[in-house]
Amino acid sequence: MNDVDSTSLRDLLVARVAERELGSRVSVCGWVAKRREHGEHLAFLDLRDRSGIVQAVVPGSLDVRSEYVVRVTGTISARPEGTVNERLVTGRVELTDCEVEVLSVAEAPPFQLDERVEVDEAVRLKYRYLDLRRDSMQQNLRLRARVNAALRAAMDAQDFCEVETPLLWAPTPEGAREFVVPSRLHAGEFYVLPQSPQIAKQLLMVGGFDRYYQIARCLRDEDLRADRQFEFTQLDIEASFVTQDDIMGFVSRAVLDAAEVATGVRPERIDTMTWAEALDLYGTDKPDLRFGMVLQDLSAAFAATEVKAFAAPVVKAIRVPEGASFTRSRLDALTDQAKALGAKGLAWFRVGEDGLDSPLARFLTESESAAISRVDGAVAGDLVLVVADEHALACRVLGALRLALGAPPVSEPPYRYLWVTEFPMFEGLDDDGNPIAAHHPFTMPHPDDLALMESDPLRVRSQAYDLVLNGWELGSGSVRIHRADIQAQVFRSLGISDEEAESRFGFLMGAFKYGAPPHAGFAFGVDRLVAIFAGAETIREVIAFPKTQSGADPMTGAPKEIGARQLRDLHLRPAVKG
RNA sequence: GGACCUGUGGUGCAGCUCGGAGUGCACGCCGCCCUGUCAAGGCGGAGGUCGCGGGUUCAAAUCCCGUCAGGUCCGCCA
Repeated sequence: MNDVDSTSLRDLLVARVAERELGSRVSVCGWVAKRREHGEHLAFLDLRDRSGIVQAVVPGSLDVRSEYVVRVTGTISARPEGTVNERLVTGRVELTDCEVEVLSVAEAPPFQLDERVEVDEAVRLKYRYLDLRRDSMQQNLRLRARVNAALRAAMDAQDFCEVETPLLWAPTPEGAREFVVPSRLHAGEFYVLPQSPQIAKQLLMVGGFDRYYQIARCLRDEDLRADRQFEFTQLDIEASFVTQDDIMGFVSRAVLDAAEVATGVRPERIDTMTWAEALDLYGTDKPDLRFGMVLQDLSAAFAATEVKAFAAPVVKAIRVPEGASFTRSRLDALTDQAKALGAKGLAWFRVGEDGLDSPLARFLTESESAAISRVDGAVAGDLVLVVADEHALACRVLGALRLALGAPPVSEPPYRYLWVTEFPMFEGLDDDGNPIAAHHPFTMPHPDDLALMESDPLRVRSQAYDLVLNGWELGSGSVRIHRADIQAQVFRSLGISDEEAESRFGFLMGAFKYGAPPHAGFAFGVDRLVAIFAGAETIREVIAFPKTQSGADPMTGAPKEIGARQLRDLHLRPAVKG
């Protein structure tokens, strides 16, 4: 017995029973998946462990119920002629002359564990420990473990050093809302849980760890979504004496290795696109490249239009294949959706054999009509949707409609990886007229655009880059500012005073005075990557104990009130619920 | 903060438009029968505040209002 899974109680996992010599007497342990009794002389017991199911034959009645924990000792035997079950890995054999030892009795579970029917997620989460016994959760969490191992191996192979950074950190009021931890020893003062190890890893660069990584838990007190939980896991990396291309190379290696481990196929490439191209062609900074419906620019054709609805800086369109059959109410719903996204309206054109069908069709000139009919190679039976507005708005609205009308489920192959580069440094102006940082304020501007920092900040590109998979943002990174003069210039652009910068980031700026190497980094979400590999539509399917959308845990009841004693220790007074 | 969807024995559904007795289906559960089943089979049985509260009505699972829970999305996530 040299099976790695053998223990004092069991010899092997059930899935390996078929690999052993017939006639061997072995013990296996697990849960009763099913009992089938045939009178007082014969009963079958399907025994489940994490590897699968094996059938045990008992020559008599059997006093066990579903989910009892048992140890079965039996003889590995070939199944009789005609009783082979090809649907089981172990279906050619069975355990005979079994002794069944009950290790633990069990009540009937609140839902069936055989996955023949979908079970409401709230019920699954309340009894997550039972849900975890189900095959899909076993597969998902084991897939996740393999991905983690592949990521570690890839970073180790690239000579990165894993360093753990603190969970109790100082408040840095910027970006995502932080989870706050009251201090017992310092009345009225607080730690926060890190939204990411961002500052810590930059300090590690100053500290001479020129290649750092960590599979790091990050916490953000923001509303939850299918792809967002309060706490999530990132592969966090940072390196010194590197460029953007170096970092993209390190990350690509890790992601491709993980993809190969998870799917069995190494992706051929990761495409690259600038942020401006992404917005222009897909109306988003995280394009889903698995399908077409690319945004077309009709501005030139409508430059001199008489139609008021199209008198705008930009006219853009998408083609919806076979969309001409959409009902009027569906088109109205699309228009409402466009308006909800900020558009003044949505123009639709059914493409027919004899021209366009639309309330607006009769107002168009022949050349305008022709331009719409040609969008994206439109043919009769298609629908063309047109938005005329400011460039960014027109792009974003059509990008959202494109996804709503064409996007497959995120985990549906193929897997299309994409680097998006040259993000803008700033996104719009705040109420005081100061530019708003698109990333954190330590992001290095594009060297070609440094001169624009004062004169035209909104045109400044940054050295920031995102990794996208099937329309989900996997992660982002940037080259960091390591020079005090550039950092001061960025803070000035953002309207952050010297005093403010000192109080928020003083320890980082202080560290940079003592010799900061040029450095850059990246972080990407392991939950999202594994969810896509697992074929799941939400990251909850690859997290052992996730929260609901309202941030609650139906199993533990968290969040909960705490006792008067604990409150006193923490110098807190409970809020009155209202 | 907002929009939309869902809530019916333990589980998954149907019933809701168009109000008329908790009606139905599948799985599970309990009991009995069954010596080759594996989505076992046969017979019998238990199990419900139709999420909760209010309103309309002679009458509400069904219509209306509110509320709670779950989900998807917008805002938010530097």
